[in-house]
Amino acid sequence: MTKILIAEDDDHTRDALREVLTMEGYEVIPASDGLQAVDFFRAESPDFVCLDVMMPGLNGYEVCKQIRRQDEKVPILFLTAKAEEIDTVLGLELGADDYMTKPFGVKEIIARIRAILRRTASRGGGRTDDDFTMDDLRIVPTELRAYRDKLELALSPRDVKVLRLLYDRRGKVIDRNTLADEVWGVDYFPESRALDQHISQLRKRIEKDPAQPRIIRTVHGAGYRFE
Amino acid sequence: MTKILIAEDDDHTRDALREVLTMEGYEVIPASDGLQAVDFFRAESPDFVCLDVMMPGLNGYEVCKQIRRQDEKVPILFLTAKAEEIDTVLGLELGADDYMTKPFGVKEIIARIRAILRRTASRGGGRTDDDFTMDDLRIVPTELRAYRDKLELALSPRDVKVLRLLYDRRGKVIDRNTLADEVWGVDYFPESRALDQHISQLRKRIEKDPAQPRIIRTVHGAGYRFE
DNA sequence: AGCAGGTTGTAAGGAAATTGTAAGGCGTCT
DNA sequence: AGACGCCTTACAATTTCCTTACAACCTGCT
Repeated sequence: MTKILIAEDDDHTRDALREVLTMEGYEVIPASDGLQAVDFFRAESPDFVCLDVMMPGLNGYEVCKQIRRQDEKVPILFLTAKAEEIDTVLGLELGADDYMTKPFGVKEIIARIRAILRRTASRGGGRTDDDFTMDDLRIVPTELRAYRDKLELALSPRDVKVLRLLYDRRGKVIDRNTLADEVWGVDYFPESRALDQHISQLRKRIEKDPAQPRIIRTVHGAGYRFE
Repeated sequence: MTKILIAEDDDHTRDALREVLTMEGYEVIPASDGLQAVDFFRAESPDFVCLDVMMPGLNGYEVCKQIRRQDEKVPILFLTAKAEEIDTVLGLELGADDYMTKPFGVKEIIARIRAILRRTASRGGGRTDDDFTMDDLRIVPTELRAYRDKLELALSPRDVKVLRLLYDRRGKVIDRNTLADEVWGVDYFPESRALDQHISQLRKRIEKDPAQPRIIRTVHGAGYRFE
């Protein structure tokens, strides 16, 4: 579930936001001042942050800087009571993704949060979309395809994730837990054989001889490796 | 130095843009209404224009027409609060080079301005209105029509946007989020099926065999693609 | 070498998710 | 009112993915 950190000192606004966003299916972490916000950010690693500019102690700008020191990607939405404050947000190049001026409507803030999450979600998902080569196979993530000579192979997003991971740590063994975590996420059951199944199917498509794999090699008792 | 004319009635947005773009090394000419924008354009001959759609007096569309009467080449970037307004931008044959839906991030607008300037510097024309061909279909955005042999097909502004996006990134997979963001804008709710419905209807009209689409192909689990 | 126990490969069928599309409703424009 | 475009809904078609079951394999031990 998507976690949203809300830093807002006004109790009423904060509670209203919490309620609305919870109804929308987000997990809300409320913070009532800047220090708490920074603490909660570290502890919870939220996927999205709403920051009020005016807060006791650390103000929104400071909180934003602290957060950016840890994470330059997490989307940040500023909430401001005064329109002038936006100048500062923009001028300081804090890396804010959006801002809203109070008062704002419920639908408006939900639409913006969704839009930002959509936008940032489709941007690579953390790592780059650059092409890379494994053995004699050229993988082109943005096309969800791989090429061998003139041959063109379709890949699923999951295929690309697996290959990318192996490529990024080529020479090292990727154990099953890591693979499962990175590709399937937290809700992977270790006793499931989905991972083996996927590797098997993938090999059938990308390996010249799936029985003697050159791209995805098995390291018995440990995991998989490329090179 | 590259001169950028900014026509935007909201003081804070305008000032913020001015500050940011000045920091980036552009010379900024701010105008707070449509008439001023036209005057300043005549007086200063800027290299680039950012136009808010909603302005008192002359609105963005009118300003654009006036500017185009003098200069058919200068790149124009529309700023709109609502994604729907883009339909009008496209439909009116205004010759816009790009558009952005508010709210937008600082980095985003800088990136677009750079991209457009690069494009128009190297080639020599705007992109949004140019005709293009997909498979055996010739799409003419300014007429909101497509042609196959003698056959003439009507297209909605939204159809054109979808096709343009697929054409601009042909070979690449356009995921649903990107499509939703670029075509529907901030108000698109992910659980809506409007996008599928639209693709289905569009295929019925433009594909010879909608069951075996050659223009808009489905990449299951990922998005759509044209090549 | 042969065996036991654990690990991995993979075919098959069914579950689950994704996409296609017909039908109906709502609002707008004429 | 009627036509039109666009959206939601509901269900069908499609595709992918996972579970299961068993075969094959590796490793360490006797």
